Amino acid sequence: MTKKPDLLPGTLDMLILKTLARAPMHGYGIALSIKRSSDDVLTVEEGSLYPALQRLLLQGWVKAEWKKTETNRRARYYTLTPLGRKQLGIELSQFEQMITAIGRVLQDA
Amino acid sequence: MTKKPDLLPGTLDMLILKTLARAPMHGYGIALSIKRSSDDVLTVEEGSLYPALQRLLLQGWVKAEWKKTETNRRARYYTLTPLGRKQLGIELSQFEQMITAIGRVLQDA
DNA sequence: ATTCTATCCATAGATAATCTATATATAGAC
DNA sequence: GTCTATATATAGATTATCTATGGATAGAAT
Repeated sequence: MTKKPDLLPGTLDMLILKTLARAPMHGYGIALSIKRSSDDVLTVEEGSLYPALQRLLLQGWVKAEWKKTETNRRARYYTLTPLGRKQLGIELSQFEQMITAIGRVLQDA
Repeated sequence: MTKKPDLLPGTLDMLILKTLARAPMHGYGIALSIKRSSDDVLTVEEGSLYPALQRLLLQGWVKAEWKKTETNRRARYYTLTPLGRKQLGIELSQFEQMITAIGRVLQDA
């Protein structure tokens, strides 16, 4: 029984960056946003999400600050940096290239 | 410097199965075929290829037999089994679903 | 003859991404 | 006062892929 994957490996950073490109957001919100906008197909597990955010911080692609949510809870808000925006562009174009290439392999007679 | 990946993780089995769905082939031939039909975008390294083929054998998705190539060299030819054909269908539909979902996340205003 | 290139297989070990499981904490609803 | 959803985080396991080897041989080129 091949288990259905939660997401395509290698695409998480891109999805997070893209989500933050729309608006700064806290981790939990990012996960919810991706889940909802993908119609529940993509699920970002906590054990994937937070390490990924640490990676992005380390790379300088996002910055973080603690704030209160609208509902008065403490949360860490992430914002895309200029470098992160650039990186998003790179990842988007690489992804598109990959998908196109895979498409060619799959359709090929 | 983010290194350009050779392929999208999680898609190799699908690519191999699809390649074998067209014709039985030996490992080296599979790698060449994927590389060529993807216009050199996808490269299957030997260290990924042969372990992958072992996995597929173990799952019963392919079977193997030693033969001579047209150029008189010994090679191990892989053939898709009925189970492998079924698996290919599963992976294709999951992949398509994933790509669609990612597309929604990426285009979303 | 011999050296080079392409063909062919395979494994060991490193690296990296993701998942499972767990821990902690609190706001607000019931 | 208990439950649910919100919120962050890490440890450890699992798995996929890559890098780096090692071996073997056919046929072409020198």
